Amino acid sequence: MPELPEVETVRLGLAKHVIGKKIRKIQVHHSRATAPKSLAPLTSLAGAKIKGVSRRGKFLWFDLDRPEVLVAHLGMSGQFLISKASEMPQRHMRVRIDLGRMELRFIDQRTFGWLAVENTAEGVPTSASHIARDPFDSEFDLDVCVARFMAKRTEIKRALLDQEVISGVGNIYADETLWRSKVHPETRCEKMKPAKVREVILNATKVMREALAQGGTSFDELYINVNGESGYFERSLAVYGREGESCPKCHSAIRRIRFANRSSHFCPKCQPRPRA
DNA sequence: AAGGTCTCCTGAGGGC
DNA sequence: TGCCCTCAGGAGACCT
Repeated sequence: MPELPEVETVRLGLAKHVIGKKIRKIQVHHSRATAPKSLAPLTSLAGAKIKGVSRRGKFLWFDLDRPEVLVAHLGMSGQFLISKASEMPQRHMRVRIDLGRMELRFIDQRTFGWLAVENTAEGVPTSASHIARDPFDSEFDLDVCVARFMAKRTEIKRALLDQEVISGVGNIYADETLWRSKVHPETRCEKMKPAKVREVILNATKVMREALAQGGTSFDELYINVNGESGYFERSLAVYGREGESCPKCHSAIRRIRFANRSSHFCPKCQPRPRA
């Protein structure tokens, strides 16, 4: 499940391979691979030169030698692979972008990912313009972010996943962040102290930085194992996906609850439920 | 208006 | 073995 560290790992890998390359041709193999909001068919980008690869939160985009950008969101299972043109098409290959000596392929099993041609405003594509800056952004403002959390009339876990409050955090890092912060996922934002909210944001930043550092080392030909089978990253998780296993801090059994239409993993002792 | 829920999708895994 | 059910979740549409 690509969250900020995984998307940043992909961005770094893409930047290494595709900057300066000219898009010769684009083939689209699945209708859902092009977002409905795309201004034009992806094939219209033939002839464009890739000038850079940018990111905000989980949104990724290719800057081109024209005003439009090619935006990508990996969704649940999207991957970019650098392949030789002669290489057999991968299962679930949705788009192939001919870059001359190499090919950039978009592979996506669950088809929640998409590509789109979009305009930008202040350098940010339309689809990402409403989301908050992520904590890796040089202009990320911690105080502003704390204020956005405090203004939310909802639980901290929901706010962490709200890309308009803080971007880049997904279910895995949200759970890890709350465990590190010793905060129960259902704690109401408005009942938290600003200093605690600040701590949560800093822990989110920290856990994602640590994951990025590990993601960088396991990066192999732009391949990110979305099923977590490579293990390097999974090993450092304290609570996510560890229901029934012991908390690394206190050895209590990790619990899982259904919440906000997804799973939340937490330690019942380190992260006690707040009083009603 | 803002918060909460539903929906899109595929494959894995469990139960019987 | 095969069939049906549940689960995984990012983000936007939709409802209240």
